[in-house]
Formats: sequence, structure tokens, C-alpha cells
Amino acid sequence: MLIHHAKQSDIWSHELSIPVLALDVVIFTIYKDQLCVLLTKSQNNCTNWFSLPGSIVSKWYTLNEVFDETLKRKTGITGVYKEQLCTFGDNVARDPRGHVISLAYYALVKSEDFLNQVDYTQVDIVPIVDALKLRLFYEHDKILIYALERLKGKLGYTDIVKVLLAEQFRISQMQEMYEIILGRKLDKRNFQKKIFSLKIICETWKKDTSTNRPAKLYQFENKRIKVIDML
Amino acid sequence: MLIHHAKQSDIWSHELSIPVLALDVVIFTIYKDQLCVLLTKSQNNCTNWFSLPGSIVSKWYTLNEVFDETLKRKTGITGVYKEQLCTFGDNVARDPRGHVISLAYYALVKSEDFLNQVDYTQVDIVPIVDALKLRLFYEHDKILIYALERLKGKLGYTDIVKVLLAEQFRISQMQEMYEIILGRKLDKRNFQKKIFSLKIICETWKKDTSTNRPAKLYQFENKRIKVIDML
DNA sequence: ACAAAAGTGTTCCCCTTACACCCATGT
DNA sequence: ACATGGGTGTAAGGGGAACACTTTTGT
Repeated sequence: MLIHHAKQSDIWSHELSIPVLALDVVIFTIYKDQLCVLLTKSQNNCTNWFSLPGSIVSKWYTLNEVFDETLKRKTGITGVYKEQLCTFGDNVARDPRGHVISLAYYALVKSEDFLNQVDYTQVDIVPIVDALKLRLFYEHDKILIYALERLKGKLGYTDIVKVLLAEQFRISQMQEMYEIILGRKLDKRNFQKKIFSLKIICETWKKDTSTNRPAKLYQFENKRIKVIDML
Repeated sequence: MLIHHAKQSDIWSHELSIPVLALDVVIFTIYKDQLCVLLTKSQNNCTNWFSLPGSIVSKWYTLNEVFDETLKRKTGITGVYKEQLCTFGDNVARDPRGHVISLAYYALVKSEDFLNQVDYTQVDIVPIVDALKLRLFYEHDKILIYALERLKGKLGYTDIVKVLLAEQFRISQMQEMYEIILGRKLDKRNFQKKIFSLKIICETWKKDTSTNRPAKLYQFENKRIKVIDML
């Protein structure tokens, strides 16, 4: 854990006149056709309490490094799509150890990339609908709500959905991703018309024969995330 | 200055294992029909160098308190519209004194509320088009560009423009605010049609006789900032 | 009279939405 | 044969963009 780079004693020292900065991550993934988040479990007199994975930002580490380290520690992977959300610092007493300001990120990862590397004694994969009902440590409830809104918004004006799809995919799989994250059904014909008109995906001339009627496989024209009116 | 709440010696100490958090503010205002920002001047071997107004976040102060203090110090006013932008922390060496992470806000203020309270030896009011060409200290160039984009975006889906207008105003004054900030002309008829259809402003039945042909005066239905499709 | 800004409607186009049936394959 | 998901087109409505002339006042 990053916190070891710092001397614990001085981080929480009463002498120290500046607050500690923590970096907390909402790790989103699609698991069993549901939008889920990774939560850290803490045992607290026999009941589970949850919080978001996070690290203290130590001196001379960039935020990207701290993010990578946090994600790696919980999932074993790096190089995922991430976005900074915002900084929560108006509840100075939220952490009993001292004044902590929390910088929130979200990450978007494919569950198949990390599922077998997770230590399930430390981490739970929780459907977002359930996570939103939990009381989380610190102000992590707020962060979760905010992260979900941002993710939904981002789907509408960028092609980030590509980070959740395989290299090649059925158009219906792409639509499913939208439906799962947005939490509502979309019209099949209108969806296809829109996506094709954007010219962001192209046919591969291969077929996916895993369903009954074989389906065309598509791939994105390029890997870079584009800002573009999707919905 | 807030920095005095902290012991300078330990903030910049090499022993200290956490970075310092600074809060920097892009203070936007309309001045002489131009969108401007307030920049702090520093004398550096006979040439002016500029940076954004900012403060170190001291322990046990909320971000709101630090923001208020920073704004008050530069403009003498409080209680303005503000929005958090983002946190810059990937250039660990940007400040020669040590590792500083910068949390950026922007503020939107009426110039007539503070013009006579500014100490012009410390602060300049700079048109945004000029400010964008300046080389600012730290990563403040980036913050400026980002702040402007966010402000423009926000005009399109909220009624924040109300914080820049007088209690009562001509519809053309409202349009001018949009044109100044967006940096482009809008169609008069389409603008009015849109604004009236939103039912966010109402007639006051007063006239502004300061122009040639007297104009109707309007006011906003309420003071709360609304999320609403404006443009 | 002239200058300056206020006030006011219509048309066109595009994008969104709603909606239903046939097709290719596996079992 | 039947079940499953794939594939396809059209019509109606709403919102945005383009566009010019008359009115009211001050000078």
C-alpha cells in the first residue's frame, strides 16, 4: 500500500498543519449483465462495512501513479480507462484519524480482465443498485452517486463504451452495454441507425455464430476515445 | 493569507511525506464588454509574471472556507457563484518549493461588485483572450483553458448567466452576456424565442429608457441556479 | 430626417421517436 | 416445427437555424 511510502507517524501528526489527500476510486465493471462496483470490505464488530478502494497520496507521486497503484492493488491490472471526478473536502471530521480530503476517480474495466486476480476477502463486486443502498464509510456514498451520473453522461457524448467491449462485437452487445449502464431499454433500430451514422465502427466481415442466427461482427475504427454525440 | 494558519517551516519540510494541496481560482468577470480573469502579478527580475489567485489548504479548513478566503483576499467579496473544476497533480516538480497539488475552481462575479476593492498592485484584470496567450506560473495555463470550456458549457445547460445580470435587465443584455462568453454572435429572434419558451424569466412591466427605444425589463423567476437546456 | 436599438413570424431541414415483420440458424 | 435473436424502413413531430422589416425613441 502506498501509505507505506510515507511515515505513518507524521501523516497523522497533530503537529502537522496540512490535511492528507486521499485518492479514492469507483471501479465500474459489467458482471453478470449488471453494472457493478468494487468495494473494500472492513470487518467492524462482526458486520461488514464498505468503502471505496483508495490510497493516501504520498509526496513526489503523481496522481496517475497513485491511481495505478490503487487499481493494481485491488484488481491486479493497469492501463484502464479512468476519469477524475471531483474533490470532497467540506467534511473535515469524516475520518477519525485526522483531516482527509478525498479526490475521487472512476475507472471502467472489463470484468474478465481481473476477476481471477481479486482477493475476495478484501473486495466485493457489488451491483450498483445494491451499492447505492449501502452506507459507505466517509463520504463515499456521495462519490458513488456522482460517479454513476458522470458515467451515464459520458456514454452520451463519447464512445467510451469501447473500453468495455471485446475487440470485435455484435451491435446488440454494444446496445446491451448502454442499456445496462443507463438502466433503460433502447430501440434496436434507432440505436443501429444512430451508431452507423456516426461512422465509428466498421464491419469485420466475420460472423458470430454463438447465437442462433449468426450476427455480423463490428469493431471500432480506432482506439482513441472520441467526444461525439452518441445518443 | 491562509498560509499563515500553517507553520511555513513544516509545510515545505523535506521530512514531510505528503504533498501540499493548493486551491487556485479562475475569477471570471465581464468588464468593458469583455470576459476577463483576475490574475496575480509577481515581480520577477523586472518583468511581470502572472498566476491564478490561490491559497494553501490548511488543516481543519473546509475547501469552501479556503475558497472564500482566497476570493475575499483578492476581491473583497464573498458569496459568489463557484464551481470546482479539477485537480492537477501530475507535474510533481512544477513548484520549486516542493510537491504541490492544485485544486482548481472558477468563480463568476459581477465586476461592479468588487472593482473598487481590488489592489491593482497585486492583481490585474485581464481579458481572457489575452490571458490565454500568457505563460502563467505552474500549470495555470491549463487550468484557464479548462475553466473557460466549462464555463461555456455550463451556459448551455444551466441558467448561471443570472449571476452576472442585474436584478432587472433587458433581454438584449442577457444575450450580450452569452455572446461575450461564448465569443460568437447569436440570432436575436431565436434567442428570445428560446428563452421565453423556458419560462425562466418574467416581465417586470418596467421599461429601460436608457437606450433610444425603451426596452422591456425582465427578471428571473427565481434565484436558484437551474439545470435546463438553454441553447 | 436620421440614427440606434427594440420588437416580431415563417419556413425549412434534420434529427428523434415510435413502431412490426421477416430471416437465418440451432435444437 | 419452433424458438431465438438478427436484421431492416417509414412516417410524424419537434426543435434549431436562417432570415428582414417595422417601430419607437433621442438627437
